[in-house]
Parts: sequence; structure tokens; C-alpha cells
Amino acid sequence: MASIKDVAKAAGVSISTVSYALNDDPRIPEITASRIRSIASDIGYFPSAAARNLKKRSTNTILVAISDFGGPVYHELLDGIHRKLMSEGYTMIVSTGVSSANLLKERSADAAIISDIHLSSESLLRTAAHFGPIIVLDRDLVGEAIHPLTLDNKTAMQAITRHMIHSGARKLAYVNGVFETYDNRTRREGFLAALEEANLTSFAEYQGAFTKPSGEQVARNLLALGGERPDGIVCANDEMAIGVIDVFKAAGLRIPGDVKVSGFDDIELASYVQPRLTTVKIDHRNWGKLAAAAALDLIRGEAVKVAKVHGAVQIRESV
Amino acid sequence: MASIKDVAKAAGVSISTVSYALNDDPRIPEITASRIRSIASDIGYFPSAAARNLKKRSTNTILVAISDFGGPVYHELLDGIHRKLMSEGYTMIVSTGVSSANLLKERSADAAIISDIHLSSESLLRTAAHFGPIIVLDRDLVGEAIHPLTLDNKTAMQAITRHMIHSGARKLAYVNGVFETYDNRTRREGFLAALEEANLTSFAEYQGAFTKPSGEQVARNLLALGGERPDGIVCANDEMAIGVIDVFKAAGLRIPGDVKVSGFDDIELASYVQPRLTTVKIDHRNWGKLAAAAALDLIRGEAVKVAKVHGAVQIRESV
DNA sequence: GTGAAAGCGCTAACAC
DNA sequence: GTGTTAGCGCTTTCAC
Repeated sequence: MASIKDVAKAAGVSISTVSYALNDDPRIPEITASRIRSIASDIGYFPSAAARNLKKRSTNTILVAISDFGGPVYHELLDGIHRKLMSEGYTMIVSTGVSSANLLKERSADAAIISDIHLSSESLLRTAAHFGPIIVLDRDLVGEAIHPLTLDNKTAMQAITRHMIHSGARKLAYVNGVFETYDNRTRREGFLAALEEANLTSFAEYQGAFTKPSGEQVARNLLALGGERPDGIVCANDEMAIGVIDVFKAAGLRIPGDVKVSGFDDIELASYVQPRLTTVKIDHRNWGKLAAAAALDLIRGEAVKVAKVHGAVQIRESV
Repeated sequence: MASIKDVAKAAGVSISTVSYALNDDPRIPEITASRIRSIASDIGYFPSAAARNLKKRSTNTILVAISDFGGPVYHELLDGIHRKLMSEGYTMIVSTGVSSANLLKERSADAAIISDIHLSSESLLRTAAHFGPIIVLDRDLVGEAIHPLTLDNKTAMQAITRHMIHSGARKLAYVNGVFETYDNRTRREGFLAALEEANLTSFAEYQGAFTKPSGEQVARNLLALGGERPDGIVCANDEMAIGVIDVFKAAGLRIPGDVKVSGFDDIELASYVQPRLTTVKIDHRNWGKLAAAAALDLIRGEAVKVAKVHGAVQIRESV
């Protein structure tokens, strides 16, 4: 593999001159620089990232840690982050699971964007303080070199619950996602706030896990129990809402006639289920862009500008 | 930032002993090793990936280059690749666009898995020969240190076209994806092969771009043209098929009564559109797993075992 | 404008 | 069993 030495030898100059030429240092006259560039390209030289990173103590890389690639939500977020980073000359590493925590510690990245509830807040705080700044998307965590960029779930969920009440529902139930997550907790707060301002109390709460099967399970249990049914079901996300709708439809219930169902996220599927899902639309691509910008802000020692991302109620047919 | 020197000083040993201890070299007695490990952890030491990579001339990282994060197909593929790599102690870098070509050249990864039609075959061949092995998922490209792991599109498309003929369609049209891609070309071959064995000729061909809007456009043009309509439309992927179905339904056509429509990929949406889409099911997660295994085979100097991934006809209601 | 040389933080060959 | 040392391939300071 050709190294900077080989280029220097071939060009009859020192390695520092090659380095200067390849990094557009103004001290090297353009004529020399272009000669060196063409020689480098001829012998197939490409600088080693490891050597550069070691010397410069930075990588021009941002780590994105997500909990899994499976969800319907991440690809837009990743796309948004990636676009922003590209435009700023940065590279993105995507990782999942425990290994992601190590990548920042190993200095494989200059900063991290985290959306992975499996990583503990304590460990994130320590990592940010010692190894590099972190933007967290999945909790409100503030600390040294760590900043949250979370969804304003409460406001959005309050708005869609209001809409459900406005549409005539009075016996409202909430389907929780994974209970102690930021997203579930704050969405639930919005649900309860909307009930309170309408002088209603929660008719029931069910426990799901943000997945479609968990929504199906909730719906099956609800039907099996018999007794009085809620007339409006507010779900903590679209996937569970779609699971609920599937089971209800199969059981012969009409939506929204017999029972209204709402979601959260506006995943692509939301406009394909029958009836099309009323939900909260989140612009995940833009969220990703903001997250990338925030990470770069931290790297550059600037203050992060944004702290909340807002959703918009998307009215369709399920409410 | 703590380095190996700091650990050595704190432990009263040399840096090589620290290195040995931390890399589980059998020469270091467990008692010493564990003392060193605990000191390292106390002072917050984490080895630098850049220094290790530079010295070892390898990264334990695989690059995955995809054309965009937007498609409904990639997340399963990425998940499959990631799982396999994790289980083998490797890390994954995901990238898009031109920058992905450079990451292997910079030796930021030991090998690459490519599914990005924008990267030219010539450039891939050169990169593989000089910088590290490549698995290509989006074309049949063989060369030094480069191996294809593509879909057996022809067989699968021939099978689903047969099914459509068997279901009564006689005037069959094909909706192309981006024309000169491996996937489109080989799927089209399967379509034509099925026609030939049934002594039929292609009723029409249309040009799409693998996207839902392009499918909608094809359908609108087809309706606007008037005249005799095909009674079976074979689409090069699900997204275009869903676009076609949407427009046909809006125009009052019954599917599969008036016209049958088939897709390819079995994306999640395929089982949600009305009528549910008959398509070719591809196990993208397993494909990813095979791709990762193949990349590791090349790194280890072993022969790649698999070269084709097979699909299965998934019969639903649109044919 | 160019070169010599130090050093980034590790690994591993070699010496003891 | 442990230490010394060379060197991976760069960037950058300092000298000329």
C-alpha cells in the first residue's frame, strides 16, 4: 500500500511537502502542488485515516447510536443526519447495541448522537465528560458536553387527544409504550393533560411496547375482557395503533364509528391502513438534520440552538 | 485523555505489560492482569482506535455503502449485516454517496459491502484490488477481491409471472425500474422467459424508476392513453406496484378483477395495501447476514460460499 | 518554498 | 514475566 513516503520519493520532495501539497497549504505553489497530486494519484496513494486521526486527535466522524435498524422511524432520521454531516464534510458511523458506547470512548468519532434507551444515562454522562460531546434524542439529559434534542411529545399528544374528545370520544384509554421511556412518559402526560382540561378521567390504560404485536395483544385482551369498552384509544405510537386497528377490524368493530384510534409518529404505513390513521406527524428527516447540526455545534464549542422538535396533528380517518 | 502511558505509570509497569494485560496475553499472570485492568478502568483509560488501527493495519470494521437511507428495503438488510458483524466482533460503518468510496481507500474499514448503483464498476474493481475486498449486492461483478452476492431475480420473476398467467392474465405488461440496473434487467428477463414458455408476447412495457411516484406516473399515462389495457401488470418492485394500484383504484378499476398487479421485494407495505400485494418475498435480513459472512470470508482469505439469494412467490390478493 | 524531525498511542519483536 | 524499542503513516513545528 502506497504511503506518503512513496509519493515523496516519486516526486523527489520530502514527505512534509507532500503533506502540504495534498492539504492545499498556500505555501506550496500551485505548479508543485498539482504535480504532486498527479503523482499521488498515479501511484494510487490515499492517505490513511488512522494515521491522520492519530496525529490530529480527531476523526471528522460522528457516531449515531440507535437501538435497532428494524423500526420504521430510523431511516428518515439517519438520512437527515447523514445529509447534514455530508454537507459539512463529516462522515457518519451507525451502530447498535453495546458496541456503540465504546466507539466514542475509542475515539472512533468526535461526537455522538444517541437514540438508544438501552444505554444508561450515567454511562452517557461519564462518556460525554471524558471522551466527547453527545446529543441525546431519547431523553432529557443535561450535563457536561451532553445535550438533549427531544420531541415535544406532551404538547402534540395533548393536541391529538383534544381532537379525539372534540370528535365525540368520552371514554378514553391510553396504550403505553415501554413505560419508563421519555417518549412514553411525556406522551402520556399530554394525554392526561387533555383529559383534565376537558374534565374527563382516564377510562383505562394498557401496557404495550411500541411494537405492532404489542398493540395487537392489548386489543385482544381488551376484547376478551368484555364489559364496557373505551370509545377512544390513544396509542403512544403508530405501530401499536395499527396493531389495535387490525385486531378490532378482524373482530368486526367499525373505526372510527365504534371506537376511535390515534397514533404518533406518522410512519409511512399510517396512510395505508384502513381506515387511514389519525396521528402526530414528526418530521424525522429534519430532526436528524437538527441533531447533526447540534453535534457539530458542540464539537466547535458553540452552544446548541434547539432543544425541542415539534409534531403536528395529522387528521385522517381513524378518529 | 488518559493513554497507555498513564496506566503504566499508575501501575508501576511498562506500557508493553499494560498492552499485554489488556489484550489477554497469556504471559501475564491473571493477578497482574486484573490489577492493571482495574487501574485502567479507575483512571478512565480506553485504548485509541486510531493508534491501534495504525499499528495493526486493520480496523475490525466493515463499510456498508448504500444509495440512500430512504428505501423500505435497507433497514432489514442493515440489521442483518449488523447482527452478523456484531457476533464476529466487527463494527459497521454505513455510508451513502461519493464519500463511501473513499472510506475503504482511507482504510477506515477492512472490507466493504456495496449496494449503490451510483458507484461505477471500474472504480469498485480498482478499489478492491488496491485497498480491500468488496462484496457487491447490486450487480454481478467478479474480479480480484470482489464478489457478487445478488438476488436470483430471473427465477423469481419468472415464477410470479407464471402465476399471473395461471390466474388468467393474457395481455401482460412489465413496468421497468431504472433500466440498466442488474435488478431491473434480470427481473425483466424472468418476465420475458415466462411469457415465452407460455407462447405469449409482451403486451407492453413501461418505464419507471423503482419509486412509488414513478409507478403512479406509469399508471396515469396508461389510463390517459386509452385503447386496449393490459390485464396483468408485472412491476419490477413493490413500490411501483403500490403506486400503480393506488392510481387504478382511484380510477375505479377493480384489482385483480379488471387488472392484476404484482410486485417484488415484499416490503412491509405490501401486506397493507388493498388489495394486499402478490409479490416476491426476499429475506433481506438473511441476505445481509450472508453478505457480512461473505465479507469476513474475503478478509480471512477464504472463498465466498454463496453467490445467489433466492426469493419466494408470496401469493396474496392483487393477482 | 522546502526539509528534518518529533511525536500522536499503540503493538509486537526481541532481549533479559 | 516484564521492559526496551522500533515503527505504523501521518501533521506540524522549527530551521534554513
